[in-house]
Amino acid sequence: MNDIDQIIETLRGKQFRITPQRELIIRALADVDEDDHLTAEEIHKRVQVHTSAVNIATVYRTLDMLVEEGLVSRIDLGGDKEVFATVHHGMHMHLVCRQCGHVLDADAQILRDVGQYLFSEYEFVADLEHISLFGICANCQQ
Amino acid sequence: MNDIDQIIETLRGKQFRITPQRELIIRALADVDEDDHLTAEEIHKRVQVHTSAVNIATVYRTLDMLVEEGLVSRIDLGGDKEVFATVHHGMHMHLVCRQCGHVLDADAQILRDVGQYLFSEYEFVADLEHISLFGICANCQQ
DNA sequence: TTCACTGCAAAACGTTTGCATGTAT
DNA sequence: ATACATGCAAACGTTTTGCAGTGAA
Repeated sequence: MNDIDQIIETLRGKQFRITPQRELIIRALADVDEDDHLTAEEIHKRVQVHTSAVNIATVYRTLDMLVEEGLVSRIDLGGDKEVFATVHHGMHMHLVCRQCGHVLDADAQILRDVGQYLFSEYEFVADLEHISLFGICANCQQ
Repeated sequence: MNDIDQIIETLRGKQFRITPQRELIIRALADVDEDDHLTAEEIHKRVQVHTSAVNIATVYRTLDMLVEEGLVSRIDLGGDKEVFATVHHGMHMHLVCRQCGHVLDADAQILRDVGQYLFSEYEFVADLEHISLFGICANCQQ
């Protein structure tokens, strides 16, 4: 069973209705390349390719629902850039370039220690699945 | 020479005009307690205490200018919360609680290793002066 | 005197909402 | 048949912009 069917199955189990719109939105989210993430606007565009009309409000409402149900992560890339991805995306960091805006995905294993430190020192349970760090990428250093 | 005068001096050197509005905005930013950060709206309110009228547009324009000139940091607290602080604020982490929204400041020394790792592995120069991590604070864990 | 800076009001932006209609169950 | 979900348009809050007027240099 793939990502898409798995999400739909879970939703059915929770008595959510599977509308064509919801299916398209879920498909758009799951059908991206390995470490790609989409904004609400991008999801809207991708869905529009298939049927001419899925309202942007529906995209927002569906995304909110999927996040609420724990099936999709809302990932903050700083400023007002907010992207979405299915939860199957493993733990990783987003290295966001302040200059060119490019987002590079990085291994986040080194953050294990940080997570433990924050818990022992501050009793803070950090969500390290999708963290974003800002800086300057290789290309933009002259 | 204090923080405020230092910033004003730098601006003068770069031929920026020092208006009463700009001085008040800089003062509001520099006059906060050790690890406090202000939103544009908060800065606007603080400035209004002194003179009844500094336009919010001026606050935004001045903040953009100060950030551009490297005198103030624009710090992202996730979602649409964006705060500002003079660059003299030392390196630290913001632990943002997803539940109650409370922001706890934490020592960021452990991130040194992370910074070096990101550079050696990805040639990415991470800005670790003000990073934000999301999670659940001690109070909100039942 | 000059032109960078400000205030104002309007516009833009992404997101959310109320309500009537449509449709998955 | 029954709500749940959708589309539409209007409302929303924050940030940006155009433009005429002001004031720091």
